[in-house]
Amino acid sequence: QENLSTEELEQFAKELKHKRITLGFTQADVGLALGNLYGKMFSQTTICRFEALQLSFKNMCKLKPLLQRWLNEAETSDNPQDMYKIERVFVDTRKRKRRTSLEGTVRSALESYFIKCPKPNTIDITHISDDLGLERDVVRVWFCNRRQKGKRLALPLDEECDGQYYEQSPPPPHPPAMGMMPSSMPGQGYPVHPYPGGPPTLYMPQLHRSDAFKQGLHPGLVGHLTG
Amino acid sequence: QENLSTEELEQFAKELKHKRITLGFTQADVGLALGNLYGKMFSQTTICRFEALQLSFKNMCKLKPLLQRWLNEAETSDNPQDMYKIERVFVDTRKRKRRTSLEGTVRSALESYFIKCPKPNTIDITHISDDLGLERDVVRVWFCNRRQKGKRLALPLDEECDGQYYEQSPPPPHPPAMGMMPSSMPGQGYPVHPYPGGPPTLYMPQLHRSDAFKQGLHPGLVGHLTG
DNA sequence: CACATTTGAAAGGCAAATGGAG
DNA sequence: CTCCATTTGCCTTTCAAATGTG
Repeated sequence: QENLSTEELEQFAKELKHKRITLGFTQADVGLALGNLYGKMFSQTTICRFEALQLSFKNMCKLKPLLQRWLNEAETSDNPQDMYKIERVFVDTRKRKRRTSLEGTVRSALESYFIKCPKPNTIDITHISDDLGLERDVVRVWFCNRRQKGKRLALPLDEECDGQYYEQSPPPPHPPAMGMMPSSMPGQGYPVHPYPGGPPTLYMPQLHRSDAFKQGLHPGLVGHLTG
Repeated sequence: QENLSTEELEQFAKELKHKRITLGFTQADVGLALGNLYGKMFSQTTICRFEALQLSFKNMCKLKPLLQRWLNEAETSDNPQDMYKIERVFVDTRKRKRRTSLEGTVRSALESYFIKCPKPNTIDITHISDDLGLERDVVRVWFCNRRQKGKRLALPLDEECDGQYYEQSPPPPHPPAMGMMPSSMPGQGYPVHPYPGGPPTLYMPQLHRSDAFKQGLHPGLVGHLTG
């Protein structure tokens, strides 16, 4: 959306967290408020990630303006309590479908269908969804995701180097598969400016290095700030 | 509150989870609904624990009636969506104080005060709370909890046997310090009826045995059902 | 559809709040 | 108020559901 630097993001994330806490809001409150105010709701998880710089750079940039707006509003409001009693507007401001949670039993059922046929056609899917009492689309997507997962599990055939060999240096093996940096950077995935003064004191969670790409995915912003 | 058996609780927890999911509610929804309907709100976490039988027996019994009521209501409601748009009634139905979250900086400040004086008197507390911009009571309670924590850490002076020695059998050392069973039971903390038919199939999360009492506390219901 | 990415429900860690006894 | 046991929730993390792109 905008053109932000890593520092700006860090800075803002910190500010957001500080003011949020000072004003007495929880991450969940904020996520909800975004929905009530601007029609795009977020879960507490997402707010948490934003504050911890665990989103992709692009994603961070996208969310910042919204949060900025909320922050302004919250700060200037005479009576911050106002923002509490906002009601949940599920009506139609909800854009994203609510994440459906599948029960264990249903999940196993799907799994066994998958074993028999990992790539069911339209008819099959209809059949399955009827059988399990799920929406057709949920089933379709489940199979897509399931196949994706299958691939992910297929690759890591080398399960040895567990904190023994190399700790940090990301060597060529396993091209980290991240392609999200706005400007093309060689080693890392962010517009990394050389830090103008030692490692930023940025509070960083216990980040378990050495198992960087669990799912072969985004390590988030912090991962790149270890120096 | 009532007189329930472990089986009944297991049974109900399972039913609750199943129906909740079928009706399309999240744990958070339920917790919120309890607040809206009966004035006592709960967090997603608590509902989660209930479903997973991770609360103390007494606690489970206390919550069951409420959840039962919610379930009935939710089931019979023609349009379950109704329960979505319930607004957050923070007004005054809120009984429990919102948990305040302390920032890292504030936390360290408190910590250093604690080192200097673990047991500040009324005056001291007022002073500290003014200094940090916190409610007096928050500070008071913090010190109470901090002292409690100190004690907990003081005892475990034997930090060796880590999955090497004995795995299961809870031997006399470290009397588990749980005193919450309604009827006095010898070894365990629940009204354990001999199971009328093999180990109950009860789905159980990956329960990391062998580190039973992290904080020296309630292992929850499931812990007692391993046979 | 495949593949990359965003996003959230549920579960886990730690500790804030509460309640009873002294 | 304190101590201590207990209840309960904020924040975090995991796994995967949903979305976006080609």
